[in-house]
Amino acid sequence: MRVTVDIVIFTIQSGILRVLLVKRAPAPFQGQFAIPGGFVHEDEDLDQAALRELREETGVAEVYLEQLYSFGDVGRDPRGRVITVAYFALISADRPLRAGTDAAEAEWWAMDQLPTLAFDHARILNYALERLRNKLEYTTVGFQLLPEKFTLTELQEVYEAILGKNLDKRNFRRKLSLLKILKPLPEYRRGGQRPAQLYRFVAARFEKLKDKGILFPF
Amino acid sequence: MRVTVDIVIFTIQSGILRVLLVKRAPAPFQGQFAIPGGFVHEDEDLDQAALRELREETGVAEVYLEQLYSFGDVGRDPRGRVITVAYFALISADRPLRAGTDAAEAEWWAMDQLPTLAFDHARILNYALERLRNKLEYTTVGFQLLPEKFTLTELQEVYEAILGKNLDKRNFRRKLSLLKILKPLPEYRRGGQRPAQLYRFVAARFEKLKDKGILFPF
DNA sequence: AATATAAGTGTCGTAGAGACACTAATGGAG
DNA sequence: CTCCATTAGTGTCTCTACGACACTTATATT
Repeated sequence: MRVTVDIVIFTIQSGILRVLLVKRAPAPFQGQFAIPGGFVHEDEDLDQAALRELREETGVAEVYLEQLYSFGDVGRDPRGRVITVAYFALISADRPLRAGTDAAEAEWWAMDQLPTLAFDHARILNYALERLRNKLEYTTVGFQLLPEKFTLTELQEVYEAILGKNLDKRNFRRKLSLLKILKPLPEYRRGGQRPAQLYRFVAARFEKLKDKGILFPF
Repeated sequence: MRVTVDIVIFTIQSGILRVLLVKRAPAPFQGQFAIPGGFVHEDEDLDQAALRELREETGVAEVYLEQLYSFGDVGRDPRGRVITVAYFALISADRPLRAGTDAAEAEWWAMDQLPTLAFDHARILNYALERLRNKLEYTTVGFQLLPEKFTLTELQEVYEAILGKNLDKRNFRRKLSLLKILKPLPEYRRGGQRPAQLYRFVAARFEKLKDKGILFPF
């Protein structure tokens, strides 16, 4: 019985939620697109395997990575019995991918324009999106998709892209200011029209709120 | 690489949250207590394997069963590389266990008086409890721990046992009556002091609430 | 200088949540 | 039969959080 890790890697580019897919060279499902992944080695933990695959595919470490669910139906891999432990990862848009060994054919796909996927990967992807949407509402994973410094509008766009709906600007900002988890920086993003203040996420403040049972926005 | 399923089976007896543990006959961890589980067969899905183990240990089918998390650290089983897909199950107190093949040594343990556990099972159990507490707040899993007909006080005791804190009777009942997911029956539980009205959970009504984004209590 | 664009800000009405105390129905003891 | 102990059952007030909603401000462009 073999075990793989598959990783759903999300990012947001131009306000659109995207996922990294690789084109399969080997059979089965040759030429089709799949979530990046690979077999777990004998001498590595599951999380280590997921991190390794992530590095191999994107050249990026230090990203948000979380185990999603294990899929092990008998017929899910035509080569034989393969159980996969699925992970999902979030990468901020400012980190360019370094082309890795396997990454030659890796591409970002908009979540609403996906190709046909190999194996049961469509199911895994749906599950990952559902989880991401839920997590957005009671955790701060949203910040993982942004660079360290960001504007409030950029943050709102992240939420809108993932939840698939528009949010009210004033209500969004009120909630954030109530939570007091953002530190305003003495810097502004220029280049558009009116300059926008930059903020930084202060994780320590969020931990305190969690202990009190206070939930995150939206 | 071998794969097992381990199942954290919860129940509530006399207002106390309990978990089913088995005494290990074989090495390793001989004589210690463990969560029931076993190897996944080549020809069965993960969920099927969990159901089978559940039946073997308790003689009970048709219970709430949900995949929890996969644990696969390199050193977690001294016999070699074993990855386990953990599940958690909820059994209502009125279902007596049928002694199964492996169940000779199976016993219920109060969550706050656990013995030392084999493998990484303490970690799995902690994780299961955390999940159960969270699920209680936005789903109706609580009803899975009660017989079909129950009183409001019994329901409240389930919540209190799992959350580990007391709840206000009037607030508890107000919320339930607002949700309209309970059907009062023309029957009363006698034997204590004042007879208590019996209720039945109507799952169909809850589904409608979910679609509207209305969350469950407490 | 005029205009277009994105940033930034406050109020009101409503709904849900927590805190809180007494009455009602029964069983058991004397 | 009466009294008492025990558990079931019920309503109000206050406060906080949320959704709906429109105008002013700062800059870049022409």
